[in-house]
Amino acid sequence: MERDITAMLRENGFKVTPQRLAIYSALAATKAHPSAEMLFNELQPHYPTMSLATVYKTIEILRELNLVQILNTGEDSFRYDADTSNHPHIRCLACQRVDDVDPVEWGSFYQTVGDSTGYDLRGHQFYFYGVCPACQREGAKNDQ
Amino acid sequence: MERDITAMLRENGFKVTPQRLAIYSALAATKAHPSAEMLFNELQPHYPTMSLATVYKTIEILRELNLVQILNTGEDSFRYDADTSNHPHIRCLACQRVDDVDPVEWGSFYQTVGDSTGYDLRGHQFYFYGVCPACQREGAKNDQ
DNA sequence: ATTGTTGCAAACTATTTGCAAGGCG
DNA sequence: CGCCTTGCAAATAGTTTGCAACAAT
Repeated sequence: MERDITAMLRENGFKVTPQRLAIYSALAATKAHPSAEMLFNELQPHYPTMSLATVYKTIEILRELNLVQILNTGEDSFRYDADTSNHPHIRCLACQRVDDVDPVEWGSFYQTVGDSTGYDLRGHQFYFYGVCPACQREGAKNDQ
Repeated sequence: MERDITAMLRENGFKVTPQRLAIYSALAATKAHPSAEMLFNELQPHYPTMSLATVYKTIEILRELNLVQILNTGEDSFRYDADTSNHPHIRCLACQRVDDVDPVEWGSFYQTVGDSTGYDLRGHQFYFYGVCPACQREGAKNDQ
């Protein structure tokens, strides 16, 4: 699933920097859907000069190149996903982890939404909310 | 669909104030899914002392009483909806309006999501993105 | 009279931006 | 070497909070 980001950057007139490679690699290597701060904290030890501003600037470029999608699960910060396919996500209301949900078979449903609203559809996001298996085990209360 | 908010507030130990009635009435009377600022601007003429802080505080109470749901369509502010049913929403990428989508028939799909993730499901949000009929007519460019 | 509420202003936080120093090509 | 990028710090914007005056019960 990981793309050749070096070529992608060059072809689009962006310079290849260690920070950009590190941020994309971190995103492509995880299914945790990290926030900007989570990425920053993970990369900080190996890239001591890494700044949060660079994380945000890089993510914006990656989004332009369609190498990353931005998730909005209803928290106070965004999550980022190097899997740009249109799959649903689910967030645990107790520990806030964000997981993937297997892609849904749309069939004629998508068509129906376009017809009933008159919109020219360009995309969608599906979010589920619940309590993850681990939090169920420790009888977590349903926060948030 | 509008509930007896006066009784709801009293029964839950909240006082009934003109501001609270006005905010809920405004939400119950529209399908525009207003943001806090939109509500504030609409109510300001009739309630000159209305403050944004009161809008936020009131919405939090209404959410606790399940009289309002909070939408996160990916803009930089939240939208609010007095229709607390679990129906999908769609936002125009050109003019940012947010519309309802007819509720979807889930059938066994919801069950499938619970089974495949192991989550104890509590809710979901579906967001669609596209260009609304009005913006299509004026050949709007697809912003955002 | 008591207790909760309002509304101003200040605080907070995620994100964005300006700009001088530094790195890529 | 020229231009883009970095990273610090400051700015921004939505939302939250502290608190004294005020209103609901």
